[in-house]
Amino acid sequence: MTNLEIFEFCKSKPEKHFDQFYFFVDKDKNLAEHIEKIKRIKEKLITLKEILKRSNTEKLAEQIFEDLSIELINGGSYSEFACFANACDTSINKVSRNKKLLRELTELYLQKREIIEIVPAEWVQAIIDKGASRRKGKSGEDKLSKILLQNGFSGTKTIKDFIEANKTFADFTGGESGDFSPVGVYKNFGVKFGKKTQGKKLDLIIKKDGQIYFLEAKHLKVGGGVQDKQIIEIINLLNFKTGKENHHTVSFLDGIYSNALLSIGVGSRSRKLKNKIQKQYVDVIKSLKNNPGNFWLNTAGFEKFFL
DNA sequence: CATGGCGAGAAACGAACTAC
DNA sequence: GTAGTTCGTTTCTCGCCATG
Repeated sequence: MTNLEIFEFCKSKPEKHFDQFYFFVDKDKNLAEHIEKIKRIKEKLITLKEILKRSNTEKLAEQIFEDLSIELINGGSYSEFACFANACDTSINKVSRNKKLLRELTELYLQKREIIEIVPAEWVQAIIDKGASRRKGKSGEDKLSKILLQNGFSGTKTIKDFIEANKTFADFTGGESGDFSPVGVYKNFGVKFGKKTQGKKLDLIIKKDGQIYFLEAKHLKVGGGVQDKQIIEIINLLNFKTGKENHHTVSFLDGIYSNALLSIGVGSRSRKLKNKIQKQYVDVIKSLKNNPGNFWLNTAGFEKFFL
């Protein structure tokens, strides 16, 4: 199959809306600890509310701010107070280590918000759930690794094993050492990724039938902001010249934004391309035509191509 | 060898902007 | 004025590396 044919195949097999690989539905294991911590934070804030009204309490106040600071530094981000920091154009991380800023934020908080002592577990879990997207960092790579492992690929850690195996894959690693670090990849395969991206590494190196695929996986639900740059990044990967017949790059995109991009289609020739996603689509097609050795895949395409 | 600190990488949402 | 599009931002998690 050519890269354009597999691209067409991907268009016919969109992503499912619910993809279990990106679910985080279990309750937080440390929920009870979070609740205790939030209670302690609230106690401190309530105390401060009282003593700041009085005079000659500066020493005591200072001590309590110190205690509050320590509580906040070690994971106080699920408290209402931390949420309030976001409302004040900052984050609790930036404020918790700075006495002056912490005091300013606290005074504002006491003035603008009420403090109630109860900490319902469901509320804390809700704040955690709201931030579930931040946990998906490695999910994409894990998903593909799992699919490969379940279908006869071995996972290798060293270049020696990688060379000996027929169907295998390895994770890109960071740092300077390691067979699959940026330096190692350059040494072992003669390709240098991340020249224009401050040494950013890819996700997986897959080997099948003597062909080697350098893959970057992205998971997107919506476009905009950073995501647009992510798309640029994986389109650039399609245009990467590996310099060898059997070396390919693969841009993998899943999540429902993948469907949005694939469903654009090439409209009539006269129609002007108005928005970003249409332009992204056209850029992908153009890049595939110019680089027949490189591939764009979604989940179904990945399975079709590698299994 | 174990532990802690630090930087890189990941995605979602809401506000600002633009075009009609 | 409204609908649609683009831009800007936040913080967690993981792995590397230094330190004890």
